[in-house]
Amino acid sequence: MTEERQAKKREKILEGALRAFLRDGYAANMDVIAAEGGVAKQTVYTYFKDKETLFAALVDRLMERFVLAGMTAELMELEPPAFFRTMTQIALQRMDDPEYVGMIRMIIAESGRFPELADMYLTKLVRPGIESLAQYIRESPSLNFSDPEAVARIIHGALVNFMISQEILNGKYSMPMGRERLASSLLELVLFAAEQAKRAR
Amino acid sequence: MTEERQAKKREKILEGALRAFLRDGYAANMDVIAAEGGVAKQTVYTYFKDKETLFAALVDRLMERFVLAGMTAELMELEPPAFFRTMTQIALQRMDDPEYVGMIRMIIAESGRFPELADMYLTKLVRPGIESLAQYIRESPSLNFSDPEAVARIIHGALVNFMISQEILNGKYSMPMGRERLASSLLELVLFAAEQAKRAR
DNA sequence: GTCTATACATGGATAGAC
DNA sequence: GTCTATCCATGTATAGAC
Repeated sequence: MTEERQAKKREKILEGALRAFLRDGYAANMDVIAAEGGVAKQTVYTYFKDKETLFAALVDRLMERFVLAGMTAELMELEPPAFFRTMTQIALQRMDDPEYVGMIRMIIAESGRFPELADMYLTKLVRPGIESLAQYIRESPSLNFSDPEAVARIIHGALVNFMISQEILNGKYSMPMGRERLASSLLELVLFAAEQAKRAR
Repeated sequence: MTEERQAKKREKILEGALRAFLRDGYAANMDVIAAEGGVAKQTVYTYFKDKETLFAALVDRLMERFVLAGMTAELMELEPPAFFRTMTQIALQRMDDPEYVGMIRMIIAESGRFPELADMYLTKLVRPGIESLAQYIRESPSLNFSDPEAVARIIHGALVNFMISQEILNGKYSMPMGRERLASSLLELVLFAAEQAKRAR
């Protein structure tokens, strides 16, 4: 079997694992995982040592997919109103991706069994995002906050928790709120506060 | 056996279940749960139909414990600076309670298997908190935001996600930040923005 | 009503044929 | 290298003794 073909098989297994783990969490059945991928169970074990390895590999790969999808250079060039509107919109769009939402749920759910995945999530996805945001705030003359990193965490936290409440906990049914409302208020909060911080100097 | 004694037994079982579920999540073993509670496994099944029932009863009881610990009437009487400082401090103190943190983790982790628990969490704990906060904002002449409920969600989300990042995902080791910093910036953000909103009228 | 012992299903992992 | 068939540990739930 060629290496290319091996990679294809590995891919099929991961696709099956993705569906099964997203649906059932780590409790997903290995027979089901193999079936979802259209391969024999033994094939799964040829490519992955055990269930833990497969799960970690899958979540790892999921994270890679979302690493670069964030702050681009051109985004950092925008003026504050456009910057925050765009940044917020990008962050909130992730709510529509069941694989992104499911990944977050699995990382939180299995943070006890797989602390290294929680760590990777923070290190590879959260920290760079917060640091870019903090850097933007720091370098914007009009955003005169005393602690840019703390402000960045507040903004990031508000967005992430909105996703968790609405999508993971099904708040979109029991306590719905349009994204525009959250986005608008976040913008109002940040820009108004910045304006006042400037005056207070 | 008296009813009082029955309640005691039930309590012992729930205490064992609490320790086991907090440590191992829903994957916790029923033998271990019984052992942790110092009772025979059969006794567990005398009081609870099955594992699902026990888990739901436990999380339900955990939620009850935290329902009233929030907005008090006297808190609502405070002026904005003192109000937000106190409210934030109360919210952040929950991070020190492993049972609160573990409850949140379990609710998110099992939101697929137990959607009714996620719903109860939102309905009994989150919504009342957000509504009190929104009401306070709405009724404070100096807090002139265009959408109080959205602002309340932002504040709440920032606080909850700070707990998730620091405690559940172990960010207190990999990307630590003192609570005072988050609290101070949140205060700065809200009060400055409110001041500016007033000017903008 | 509680405990010991056990039944029975599930599911992770592997042996052996091809 | 892949598939079928199977092993065996684990774990939920219960039967039966006291």
